[in-house]
Amino acid sequence: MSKPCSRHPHTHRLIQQPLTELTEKLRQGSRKVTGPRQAILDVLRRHASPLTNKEIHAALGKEDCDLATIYRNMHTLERMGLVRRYDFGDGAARFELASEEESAHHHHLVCTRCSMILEVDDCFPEEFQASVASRHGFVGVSHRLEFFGICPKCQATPSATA
Amino acid sequence: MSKPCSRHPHTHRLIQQPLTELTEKLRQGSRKVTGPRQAILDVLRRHASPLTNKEIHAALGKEDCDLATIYRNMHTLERMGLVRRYDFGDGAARFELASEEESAHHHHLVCTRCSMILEVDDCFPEEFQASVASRHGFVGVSHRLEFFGICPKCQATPSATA
DNA sequence: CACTCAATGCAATCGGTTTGCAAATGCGTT
DNA sequence: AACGCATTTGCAAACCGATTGCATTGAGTG
Repeated sequence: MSKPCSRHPHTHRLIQQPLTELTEKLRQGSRKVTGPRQAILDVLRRHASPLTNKEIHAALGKEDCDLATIYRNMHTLERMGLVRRYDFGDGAARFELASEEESAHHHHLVCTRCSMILEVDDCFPEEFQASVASRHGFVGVSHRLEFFGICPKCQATPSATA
Repeated sequence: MSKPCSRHPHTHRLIQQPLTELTEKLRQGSRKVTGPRQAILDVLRRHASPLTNKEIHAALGKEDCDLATIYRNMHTLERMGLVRRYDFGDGAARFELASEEESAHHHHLVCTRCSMILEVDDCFPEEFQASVASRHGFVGVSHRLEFFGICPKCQATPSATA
């Protein structure tokens, strides 16, 4: 399917991937490899779309780990570059695994009816950002870009009046 | 239609710009032209950068109007197209006046240190959005795009650097 | 001038997120 | 294999932006 990963040529899907990288990264930051952390990363690993803290919590089985622990860990994991945070403007942060393969940040296309989320692989013109930055003398400029619309399925659905 | 307004008897202060357009629009929506609404629009009219509900409330003088009223009115005004809502990911919505003069929606460049906000007048390539939409079969697609970086002033400032 | 419904003030509430603190646990050290 | 200490966790309470129910006020209209 996807191009073989040079580092782990034998693994297609990530689910079976060992925690070694994660463990390493955690250890490097003098962080502990705890149950909740492994569980969180594991949940993210088997989900395509970004998940909210609450969704992660639910996927874990509410008894496996406190919601506050998830919030705390998402910060930690984000700081360490293991996960990426997204904001679709609905008031809840969402997280994706930031594995090296699909490393670069990307954008999403969110259905405003069913909340389905697609990754947008098209690359955003970086020159645009560069010109914006230089024109105003800003440095270290990043951007946040998300798309919203109505997905094919919801278009077919009679649903709302309008 | 911008003629020096016939000042209303008991409008608070300032207001030199006519409320006529606003008034008209409000009336058209069977909305009332109330003190708080005039005051809110007036505050926005005097500010270049988008303001949060709380900032508007503060600018009004906390006694002039309840915060809940501001929240309610921002929704109303947004729905009527008098203001535009922006989200810079810091958990607080921000609003700008949406007068016809200052064009359609635009983007911002936010300093992550001092929170200064600049308008980015460059126009975002619409073909990009169009291609994203059509490729995935979405309709009614819009986007949200904001830039973040460090402004010239803050670059000069020593501050804590890693 | 009276009437009616929109709008406001106030307080309670809500959902997401953060935090204080004591108990539990990872993990390098002994 | 046990120890010791810093990191983590669970729990509860606090926070914060935002929303809402309700009684009252007030704008616009006949």
